[in-house]
Amino acid sequence: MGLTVTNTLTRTKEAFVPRDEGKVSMYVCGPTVYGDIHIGNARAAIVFDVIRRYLAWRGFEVTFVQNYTDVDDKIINRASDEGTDWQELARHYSQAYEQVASALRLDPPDRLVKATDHIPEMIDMISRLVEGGFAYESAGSVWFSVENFPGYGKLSGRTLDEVHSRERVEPDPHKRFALDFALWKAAKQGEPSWDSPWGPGRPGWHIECSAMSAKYLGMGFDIHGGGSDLVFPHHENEIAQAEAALGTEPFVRYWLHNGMVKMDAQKMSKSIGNLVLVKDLLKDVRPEVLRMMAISGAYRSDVDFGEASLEQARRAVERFDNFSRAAGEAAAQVSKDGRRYLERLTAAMDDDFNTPLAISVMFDLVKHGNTLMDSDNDPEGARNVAGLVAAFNQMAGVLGISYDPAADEAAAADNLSAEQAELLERRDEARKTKNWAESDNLRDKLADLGIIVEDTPAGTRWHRKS
RNA sequence: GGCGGCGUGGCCGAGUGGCUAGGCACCGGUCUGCAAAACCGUUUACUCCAGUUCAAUUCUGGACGCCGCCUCCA
Repeated sequence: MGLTVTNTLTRTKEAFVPRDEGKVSMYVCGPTVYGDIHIGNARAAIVFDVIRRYLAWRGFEVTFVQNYTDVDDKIINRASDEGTDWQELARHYSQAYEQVASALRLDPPDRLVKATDHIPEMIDMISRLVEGGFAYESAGSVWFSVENFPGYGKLSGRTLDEVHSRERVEPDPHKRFALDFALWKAAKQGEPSWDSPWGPGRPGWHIECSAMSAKYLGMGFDIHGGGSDLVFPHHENEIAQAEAALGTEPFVRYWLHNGMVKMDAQKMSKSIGNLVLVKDLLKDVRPEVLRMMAISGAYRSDVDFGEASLEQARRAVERFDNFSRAAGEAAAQVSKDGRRYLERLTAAMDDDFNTPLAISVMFDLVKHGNTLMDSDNDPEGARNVAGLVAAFNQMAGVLGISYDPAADEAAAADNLSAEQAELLERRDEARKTKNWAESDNLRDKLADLGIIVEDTPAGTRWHRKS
């Protein structure tokens, strides 16, 4: 047994053997900070957050690096359109991203690196490429020559001939070959630029990931993640740059790619105009629900995002919440039964991070725990449940879909309005005097205000609607 | 045109050459003042056509359909 992962490079599921025993180095392409992130971006971030958490939980020492692309055509164009400073714009959306990341409970990367802080490293890598005959200068720009790198196409399964048939872009006159891509772009009037051996300019998009990941993780690091839409050309180009510049391979041991988020069976993308921004969605959807949606299918599959799937994720999270609420405190130690569920979760996640199966294990645990709680004539019951809760909390922590009682209470203290509190009190009164009509009426009113009340033998409880 | 992925019960979604996925919804029951939550029970499957096999949803070939990449994109 052991961990297996689907490697895009080989298109097969392989045994995962890290470069350094017991350690995992991973790099995930972060956002270009020119706008608010949408739930497609969020899904990728969540998927790799879960993978990283699982690896750490499983005992690996994980080093996780993520980048910001903070200089880029899109940033410059947008800043120019809005008449703002491009650095100001990048800073603004970097902060916006961090807020969303925190709201989504993404564990912060060990290193969050910015392209603009690594211009010298990029220039160095480009120089090596020029010296090695893998790149050429033309009118102040530098291009990577894909024909001179024999391994080009190994990730995406393309060959150089294929491209000739179907050009979709006007070829740049400075390029020698259609697939050649920019490593360094000559400065244009009014645009940001840095000095270089080829004159003032700025780096191309692909070079930053090669330069920064190689710097912080070294060649042959373990996992490079990103969306499936980055396989070509971005990741293909990263491989070409790094392996050509440093003369060794592999650049990356395992390439992992997540599936797309779709809206009405179409990819969510800016051009189609069907974007849902995370910051908007979080106004009325809890972060756990979004995380649940992101991992309720296998990470490599596309997920369709819509009202129906949102509702299902909401219900699933509620079921976990209900269990957590009812089961109470975890035992200090995972019980024997609890360990069985942890083993099943491990087996599921070891199989290429099979999160849907892992979630089903959690549901099985919940059913088990609920059954124990229902059969209250069992004196061992409470202790057994606590031992299960200990296991449940670990699983929920790995997937990041845990119910957080502290957050719930904090929300309660902060947000329970005077009106809501009063209604709750009046309902208690009504129930004491068996005034059921009044009590039910108040329950409806509270529900309208987002407060769900439940009457239990131990008294009335309430919680917020998810 | 090239490369890649997918088609599972009302919906979402795992998985396997023969042995219950799981969730949501529905129905019946227990509990409850009524609900809610919870528990028990129950129904509905593997796009189509060939082939391999004692046995295929699972392997092979084909058909049809859907999706992604080939331009910035998670």
